Amino acid sequence: MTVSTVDTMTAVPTGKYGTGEEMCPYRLVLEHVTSRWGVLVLIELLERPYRFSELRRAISRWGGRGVSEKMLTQTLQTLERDGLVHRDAKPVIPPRVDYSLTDLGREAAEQVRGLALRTEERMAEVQKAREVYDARKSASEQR
Amino acid sequence: MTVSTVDTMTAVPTGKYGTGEEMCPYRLVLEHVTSRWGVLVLIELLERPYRFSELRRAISRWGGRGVSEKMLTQTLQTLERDGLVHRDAKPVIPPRVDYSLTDLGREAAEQVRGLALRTEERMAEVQKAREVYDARKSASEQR
DNA sequence: CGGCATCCACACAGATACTG
DNA sequence: CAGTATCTGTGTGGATGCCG
Repeated sequence: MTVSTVDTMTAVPTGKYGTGEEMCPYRLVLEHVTSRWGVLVLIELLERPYRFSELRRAISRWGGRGVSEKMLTQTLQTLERDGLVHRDAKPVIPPRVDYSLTDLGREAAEQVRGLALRTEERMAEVQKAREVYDARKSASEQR
Repeated sequence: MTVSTVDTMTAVPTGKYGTGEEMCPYRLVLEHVTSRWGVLVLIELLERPYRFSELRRAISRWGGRGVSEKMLTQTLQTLERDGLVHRDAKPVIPPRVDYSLTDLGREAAEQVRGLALRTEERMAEVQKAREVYDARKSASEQR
């Protein structure tokens, strides 16, 4: 297994880019938690443990195109490495793998869910703000 | 202004990709807030209002390569449109633009900061978990 | 100074095909 | 089922030039 071609699947992503600089370690964790799929994974797992495909379906219910298999794998591996998610692989055929939150993960997930709930509560205000913004903008385009 | 060539700068990004599907609107806002630069912008603005370049420098102190001018512009526009950030452009030469949080933005920012603080507190545990994970992984690679 | 616009490079997300 | 390997779009961001 050569690591020459670093196609995302190969190595668990660090969250920094390219030939990039150093970055304080906790910002990395923050980025894992707040990543597009990390947020949804944490919120779903707060409800109950999930199997891989089950989790994938649950996330697809949030709308949009849902997670690709690859990104879910990657997200779970990253969160597992950070000690937020517990992976329980049962050695049976067909394979069965259950994902759940660790205590650490539960703490993070609760914060994230709080953010999500607050956001949902305030959606009306956001919509209103957008209308104002868009109206103002298209008005200033009349030139 | 033709909208044919949609180079990211042109139109304020919606948060959905490509030819993508519909997505529940509040998930979009959540993605704006939890976006790589959105998180840092909100946290910094919680401290005090900032001017554009000032904010850019403040964010660069988090390590890594910092925000590009383009991404900061884009992030601020998105957050402004969502009604989280207030933009105060003074019509002077040279231009002076101050960014601050709205009440709505402050609420979101406090949640985000909470998440960041918790994460920072738990870093030791995360580091520990990573060591275990990496050790286990390199052990299983001995084949 | 605080943007906007365009070109370019490349890392990353996603689709697809394959394996235990 | 739960991944792994790989290829291809596309978003991200740097560099550059222009404007109010």
